[in-house]
Amino acid sequence: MVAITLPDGSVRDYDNPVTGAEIAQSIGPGLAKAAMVVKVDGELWDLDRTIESDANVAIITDKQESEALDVLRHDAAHVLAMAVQELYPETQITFGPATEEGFYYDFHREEPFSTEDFEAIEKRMAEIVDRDVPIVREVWTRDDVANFFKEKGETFKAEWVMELPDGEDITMYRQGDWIDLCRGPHLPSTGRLGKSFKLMKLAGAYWRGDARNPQLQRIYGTAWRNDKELKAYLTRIEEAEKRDHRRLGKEMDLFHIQEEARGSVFWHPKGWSLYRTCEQYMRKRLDAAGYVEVKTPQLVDRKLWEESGHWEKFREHMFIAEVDESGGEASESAGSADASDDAAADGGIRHLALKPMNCPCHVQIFRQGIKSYRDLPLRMAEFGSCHRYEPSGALHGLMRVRAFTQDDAHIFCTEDQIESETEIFIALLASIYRDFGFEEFAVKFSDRPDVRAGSDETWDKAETALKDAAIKAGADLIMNPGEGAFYGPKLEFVLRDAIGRDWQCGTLQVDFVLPERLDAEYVGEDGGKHRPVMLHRAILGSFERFIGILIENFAGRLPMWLSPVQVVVAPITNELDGYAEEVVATLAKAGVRAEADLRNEKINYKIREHSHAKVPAILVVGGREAEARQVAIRRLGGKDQEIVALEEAVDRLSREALGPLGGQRF
RNA sequence: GCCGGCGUAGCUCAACUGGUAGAGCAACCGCCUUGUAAGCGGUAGGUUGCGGGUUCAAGUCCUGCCGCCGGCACCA
Repeated sequence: MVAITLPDGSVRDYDNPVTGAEIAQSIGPGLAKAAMVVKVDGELWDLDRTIESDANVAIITDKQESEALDVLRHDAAHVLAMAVQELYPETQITFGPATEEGFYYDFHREEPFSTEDFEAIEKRMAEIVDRDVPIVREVWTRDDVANFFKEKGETFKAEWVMELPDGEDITMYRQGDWIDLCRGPHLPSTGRLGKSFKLMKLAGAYWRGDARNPQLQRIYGTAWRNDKELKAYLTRIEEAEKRDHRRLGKEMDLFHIQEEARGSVFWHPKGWSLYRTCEQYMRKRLDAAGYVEVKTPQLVDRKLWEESGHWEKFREHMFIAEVDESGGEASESAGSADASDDAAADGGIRHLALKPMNCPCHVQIFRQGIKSYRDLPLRMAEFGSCHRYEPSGALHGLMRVRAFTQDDAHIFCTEDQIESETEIFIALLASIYRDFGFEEFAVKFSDRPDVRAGSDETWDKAETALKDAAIKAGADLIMNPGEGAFYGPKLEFVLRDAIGRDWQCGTLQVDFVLPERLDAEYVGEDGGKHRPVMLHRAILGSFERFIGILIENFAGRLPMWLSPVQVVVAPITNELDGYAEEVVATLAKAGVRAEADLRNEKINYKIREHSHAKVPAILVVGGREAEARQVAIRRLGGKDQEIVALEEAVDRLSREALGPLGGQRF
């Protein structure tokens, strides 16, 4: 007797062990047909797998979107691999999972694939779907699997299976004469995959994610339950491309990057206006939150980086300038250059590094004069310009650059203050994110790695402090076990933009090591010397990345307080130029970034153009408005206009233009 | 850094298998004095990323480099 409990709580008894397919059949033929896999005590199983004992069972159909898509996409990966091996038999298979939006499969093959091969592969995949061959789960021993793949020349698979624990059952999935090592589960047959899939892109990927290993060829695809969903997905991708900050940055004339300064931003007047608004806002918030602002050098002698440990651990990411103090020429190179370790001793050559972070410099300020426990917590902020030699393939618009400015700060405090400082910090961060239009954010918590500095007791204390503070602040923590820095645990604050992409911006990292290395100390209540703890923290992360996210999140339609041009005044005929200029002057006096458009163009044309430029408000002035000293306010994206008296318009728009910069809330 | 793709006017793109590099928008100059998302006409704009090679002839084919795009690795 097997008792099967269904999701509605009803219990069905079966005389013998039973499969998911049989349960579905016993409930109804419609369900049996729709069934994809079955969930047994929370675990997804194949429909043909026998359930031996009592269990909670749910039949999964394509109504259960996330499970259905996972299984479907995993199947798509298998069908892809089968198609590729039928077409290109010299190809080795490796590994191919479902992803958030589709699937991929990594292949090994001497000859590179090309996107031109996609058509043929897709066609073959469709054929395999048409064949509708059963997908069968088989249990093998590890050695059998290894021998099987070895004989076939599938060296990657053979290697992989030997890493699985011995003695456990290993499952192979067979579809027709093609077979793959796989945990499953899968659909009952290839026909169930349907044809709502599409191969998307080709990429290199390292075997087992390690750059020292051979590189494989990864084929990415997407798969959905039906063509409508597939089409919706493709449309969504297109829409996302339209709000790419690199594209909008060009269209809106905000910034550019050129090859003479790879990874560094040329901010144009409008982009710089946005940047400055963010900076002014942050300065105001930090002032109000009890931070002191400092500014530290860009170029710092190698000696300090040796003391801080960066020279050893971070040098390949540092720009190093070499100056010949005997009177020669200066040169500059990336860290991997041949700067030999004893170069400091080399005649008049001195090595200076462009700072990749601000912390060592802040410790230098901390060390000036004697600090008392009464000075703690000391919150030292800097809009710190940093340079890092990022790998060329990592550069990405504003999101990943080589020269950037952090809204950085270091909080020097005692161990006992970590928790309260963390709480205060999270509250500040949440409030700032809200002002920028981000209501929700994720918090990741990374605890002790295997290799670390500091005692377990200290780690216990710091981890508990961070976690408790974050939970008190109402955050749902995503755990990243073992991912902390060697010098302390950390919190990462991740923003999700409107397209659903995640970006790490804020961070808070506890550091027990740097104060020690750079000999920071304070005099405690007991009159003795103590080490402070440092909290490295940033809210926006870098202005560059954050602005990139802002642009994408708002699709360029920035809220008025952030807009470079907040209001355009457009007269209908040149006769009204005088009044338009008066309106602009009045707005400017009230602190609004306003411009007049006095070109000899029709009002239609002007509205179209400034709407494309994403100006949040256009004030149309014609003879009627001028006479009554009014303006017609036309909002970006709106169809209607609102006619109001000039003073009222100025009052309302200036309030809006200041946004959170004008509030009394801090 | 690695794999693949791409590089034509300021922008978006065209130029069949090698045969004189073209359009729209933007810009500039005129005309039009305009009422809520493109008025009309004209002018100018290029060493086809850079360098080699094949050819009677190269944007197109081969090759080296640079950059960009996608992904991987990296993101202390």
